[in-house]
Amino acid sequence: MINPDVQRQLEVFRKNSVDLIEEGSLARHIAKSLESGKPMRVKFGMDPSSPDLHLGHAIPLLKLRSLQELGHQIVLIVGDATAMVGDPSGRNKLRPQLTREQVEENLITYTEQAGEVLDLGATEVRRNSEWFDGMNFEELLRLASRMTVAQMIERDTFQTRMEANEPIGIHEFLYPLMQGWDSVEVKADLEIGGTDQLFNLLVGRRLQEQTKQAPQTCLTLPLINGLDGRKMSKSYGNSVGLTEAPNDMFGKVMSMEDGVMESFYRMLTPLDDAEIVALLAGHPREAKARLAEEITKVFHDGESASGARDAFDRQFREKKLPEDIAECVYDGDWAEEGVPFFALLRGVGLAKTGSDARRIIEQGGARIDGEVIREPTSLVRRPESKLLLQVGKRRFAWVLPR
RNA sequence: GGGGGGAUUCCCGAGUGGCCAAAGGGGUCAGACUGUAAAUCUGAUGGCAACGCCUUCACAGGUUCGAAUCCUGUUCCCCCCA
Repeated sequence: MINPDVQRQLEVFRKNSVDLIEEGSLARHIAKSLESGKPMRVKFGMDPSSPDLHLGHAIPLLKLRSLQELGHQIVLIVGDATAMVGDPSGRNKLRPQLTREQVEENLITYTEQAGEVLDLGATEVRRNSEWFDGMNFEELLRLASRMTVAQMIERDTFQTRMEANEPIGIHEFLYPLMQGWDSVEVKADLEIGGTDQLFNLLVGRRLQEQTKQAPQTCLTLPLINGLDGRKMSKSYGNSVGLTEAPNDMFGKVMSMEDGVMESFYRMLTPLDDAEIVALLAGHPREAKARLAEEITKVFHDGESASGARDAFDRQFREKKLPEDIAECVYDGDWAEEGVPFFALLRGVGLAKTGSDARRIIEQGGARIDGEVIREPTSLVRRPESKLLLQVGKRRFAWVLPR
């Protein structure tokens, strides 16, 4: 007969999970933890290889938060040593190796961003350089001998790359071993990761067994797709950053493809199944606006979420001016007869280059005080008080005379 | 150690002496449309006070009236054999 408290916790662990290896041992872990009052040690590794976290990263973080709320001990591993190797998971290319300095920079912003979701005060944050920096060559060899090449190249990412004649660095074989070794060092009871992490998580299990520890439970969570339905990645430009301002977060969610909504609803909002189904059955625009609001609420608060919604409606449905238009000055000289429009656009940063400015203007994308101007070289005189420049639908600037 | 293939613009990838600022796709930007920063469609996408000029096809030289393309050297990568 299973203890109802265990059952209840198990539900929290299981929600949205893809792989759970394996459930029986997890139940025993939970029961033991409840009995002894000792929290489980839940490990999650972050690889500070890029400085920004996005909504995809938020999924495991939200899971960690709910486990934290159950009283378990979150052990956040900052992979400052592993980052210098580069995780081959889900990659068909050699990752660039980072330097210490780059890693150090990323690390700070990283933990800050994780703190948006997790209670860092109750979290054990460890860097894995703590144990890897002190490892000598003999120990490294011993670690490397814990797996075979056959086991390693079994991985689909390595297979794919070999077939595509893409390079694989020897050091990349070390990555799973290092991540696994982290589990040994922190005596993890459970490790969480995206589905692309399953291999690495299982290596941790293997290493723990080899070193006579109880093997960790491995829990994987779905990788969320980006706004366009492809894998979410900053380099695809389809991600939403965790720390983006409410208006941007709302707007970006509004720009997602309809088909992606459901997974976002399930992974990132607290709404229950019935409610999600009902919303998705309704008007798609309404469903998306609600989703955008819910997500903004999770990472900011209710007030800024509804504020973002109002601002969005005002700007894009009613086509009114947004409330917070940046003010700027033209840093060149206002000649007596005025400056060419394209030079002004570039000067205030609404276009990257003069050519860019000309293109925008020629295509009818630029307005002065609401009026489309199509001639790049038409002269604009220094304004008396201020001038409203607009590029496209959502870039505005007030130009002050200085 | 030997043999073969490769490096092109933000990314992927065509281009093997002039028709090349360089096909196509992705991304991005703009326009039309509306349910919206969606989808779809259209256009643009090296720089420059601009019907012209300047810079770019790994790097450095060379051949040629003319080089992304040919030659020499250098760096990096992939494959096969040992």
